[in-house]
Amino acid sequence: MESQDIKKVGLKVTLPRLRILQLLENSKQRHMSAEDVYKALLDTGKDVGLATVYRVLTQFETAGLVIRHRFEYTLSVFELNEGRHHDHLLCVKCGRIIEFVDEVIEERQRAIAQRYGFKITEHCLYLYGICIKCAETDSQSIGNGSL
Amino acid sequence: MESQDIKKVGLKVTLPRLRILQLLENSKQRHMSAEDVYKALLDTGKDVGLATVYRVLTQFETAGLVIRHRFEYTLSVFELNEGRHHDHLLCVKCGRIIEFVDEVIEERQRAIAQRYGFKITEHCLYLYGICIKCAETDSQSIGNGSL
DNA sequence: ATGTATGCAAAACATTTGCACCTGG
DNA sequence: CCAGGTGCAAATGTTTTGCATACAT
Repeated sequence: MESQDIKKVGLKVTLPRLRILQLLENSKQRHMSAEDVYKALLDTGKDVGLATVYRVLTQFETAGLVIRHRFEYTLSVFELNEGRHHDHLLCVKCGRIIEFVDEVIEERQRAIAQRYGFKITEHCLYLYGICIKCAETDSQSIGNGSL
Repeated sequence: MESQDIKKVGLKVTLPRLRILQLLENSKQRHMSAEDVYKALLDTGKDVGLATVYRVLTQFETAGLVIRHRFEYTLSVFELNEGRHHDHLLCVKCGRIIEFVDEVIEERQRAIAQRYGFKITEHCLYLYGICIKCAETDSQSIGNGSL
């Protein structure tokens, strides 16, 4: 019962929340954008506001009920192309960016693509986390939060 | 000489292009957003339009002079959280999404994070490419597009 | 009842585009 | 000179926010 899931995470059981969760559970489409959800609800005669869809999905994400993927983007950053591919580690606190290359990962990616018959055109691997510097600074103020 | 690079890729050597390329080469900041570039130029008294910065950076990207990274995003898609982490293969032609998990990659990510002293909070690995179906369809010409 | 949620319209943002003017070769 | 490039302002597309109204507990 979906209403239990909603209650469990501390949210009021409202019609929009119930409908959105049910839709996600019953849709054959596993990945839906906010717009997809919005249209699907309207199509079934369930009136809802797009802003509500965004709010509810974000709350569900915070609550761990859904996962948000970001397959398309806006803010881009540019760097000079110096001819060597690399991936990135990004500090979510201070914005520090570290570049790395790992041949094992590159190799596995090729293997996975082959297994599924994909011809890779590009890939992106971003590891988000907290860098040493920020971890140090953090621990002296906010208690400790090791992990 | 930057003007040579610009000429080499078939673009006219104009003031904005020259300045943007020089900035990217001389900036201590390796990764800059379009806004960063725009502001940096204005700060040094070089007038330029933001639209031009976008156009030039996109041209440079097409020409292979710069690499564009997309660390932040807009269009999000949501899926139910069923508790098991996975990464994604995405077909850029038909939008097909395949989920996969590779323990070797997961392990390497942990190793890399540790090497740099990062505490990973999340990561995203998206492999973009062309799936078998689209590859087949493609090779027999341009006009038929099943699916 | 009352604190939350909702819906709408408007704002926010990064980015793109239309168009008249300017400029490099 | 003239195709191509630029700057501005307006448009775009996604997401967020302010606010008055409606609803769950």
